[in-house]
Amino acid sequence: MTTLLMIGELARRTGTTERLLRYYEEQGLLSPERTAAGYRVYEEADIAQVRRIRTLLTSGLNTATIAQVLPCLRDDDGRLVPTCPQLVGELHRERARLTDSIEALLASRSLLDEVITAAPPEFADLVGAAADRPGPAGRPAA
DNA sequence: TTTCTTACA
DNA sequence: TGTAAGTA
Repeated sequence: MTTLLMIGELARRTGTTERLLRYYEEQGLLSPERTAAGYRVYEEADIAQVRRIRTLLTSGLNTATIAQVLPCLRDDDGRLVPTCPQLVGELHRERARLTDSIEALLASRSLLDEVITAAPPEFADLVGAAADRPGPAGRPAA
């Protein structure tokens, strides 16, 4: 039996919001059927689909990329497995972009570290609320 | 009551 | 993203 669900229920079952689900549709990530009255009708499979979308978004992919990637993924009980040959190449490109971003952020942090380290000692108590301090590991605030 | 679209903060 | 309006 294929259970159908309205947007409100799908939102609850996926821990998202109705707003977000409509946005996913607008971005071509979901394509729910419609009732005569225009209500969106989702299938149970969309629950997993939404989880996949969220996983990919967390991985740093934008919605446009996800829209292309989604039809090429198989769900092996929670594990996403590529089913299209060209997908692996695209993912490598995406990974390279992430690497570039990470390196850019690290460089920015190093620059900030230099400036922070150059601050006079008497400025120390002015940054007591800082959650991170200059240094390789960083240190949580007490 | 729930959902829809559109639009503004 | 949240919210409000006016419906179906």
